[in-house]
Amino acid sequence: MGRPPCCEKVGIKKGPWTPEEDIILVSYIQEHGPGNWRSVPTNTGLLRCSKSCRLRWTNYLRPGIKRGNFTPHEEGMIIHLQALLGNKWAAIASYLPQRTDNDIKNYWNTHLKKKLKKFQSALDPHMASDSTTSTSHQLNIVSRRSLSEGSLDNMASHASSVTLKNNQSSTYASSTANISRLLEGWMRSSPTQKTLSNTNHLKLNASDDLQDQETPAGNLVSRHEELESILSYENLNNVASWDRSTCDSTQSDNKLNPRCDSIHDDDLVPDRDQKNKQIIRCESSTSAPPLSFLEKWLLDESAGQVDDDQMMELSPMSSV
DNA sequence: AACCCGGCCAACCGCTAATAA
DNA sequence: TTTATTAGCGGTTGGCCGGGT
Repeated sequence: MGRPPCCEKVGIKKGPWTPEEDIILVSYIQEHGPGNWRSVPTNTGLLRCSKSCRLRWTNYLRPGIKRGNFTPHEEGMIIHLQALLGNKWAAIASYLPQRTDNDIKNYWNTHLKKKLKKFQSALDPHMASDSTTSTSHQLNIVSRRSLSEGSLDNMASHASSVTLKNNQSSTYASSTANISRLLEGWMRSSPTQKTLSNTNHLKLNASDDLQDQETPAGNLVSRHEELESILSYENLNNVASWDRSTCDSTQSDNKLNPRCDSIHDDDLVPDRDQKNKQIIRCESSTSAPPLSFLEKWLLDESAGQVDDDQMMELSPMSSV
């Protein structure tokens, strides 16, 4: 027999979370740490299933999550990575640690797809309709330009009539941001975080960046630091372990596995603290593929292109 | 003022792989 | 080894909100 069910199916509340529920959840996690979601509804009295609790935490309450408008650079990163990886939102999100995969997915579906379409038709109607030019190739061209020139809006100037709305859920979003701030002290001092830090694991909960977000300048600095941390993480964890053969055979398809199975838990922590191990496993599932691979792919791709020279000035890796 | 419509996004759904009993 | 459950992921949906008429 397997394990007992995580929660009773009857009496489960659905729909938007209330601030009160958030506080209960955050308080519980503050005390016990994330993980063991099965016990959360029981121990907190929340009428939510464990899955809902986990999603609420990972997508909304987790410290370090940045909400609101995407910067032009983030926009470029998303376009670029989407062209590269496809709809692998978790993989894409691993390059933007402050954004959740859900956030990126929503932003892509609601903003970027339209912008790209508009841009493509403005840039070159022939290219847009040319069936011999793959969509991913087109998007690569577009995304590289976006990265090097700042944003799609700057390029297709007319598309810039599309102004990004302010965060519509700002009232409650700001309150959850405050909840997240409550956790900062804990995140800095918790044993779990120390374990992650000691094992050089990619730290997705960049709680310090909360302060960085206060100013645009701080934003740039935090972007820079995020990517540097990713690079250092990859270096520390032996980039060579990435399965290049898999990657090379599937440049733009869906075999890019963000889970980095080659990094074994046992290499990271002694096999005695099951809780920490579980968290490590959870975090490693969103670790990014080596950037050097992405760079290589981009360089290879550019070899056969006509007017990509100026686009190669900046890439997600070299632009920082 | 009332209604309609479309955009946005948080949350849910359903699937797969991993894991625990 | 088998089976039930969890965790993670991508796709989809439903409700809220703002703008237009």
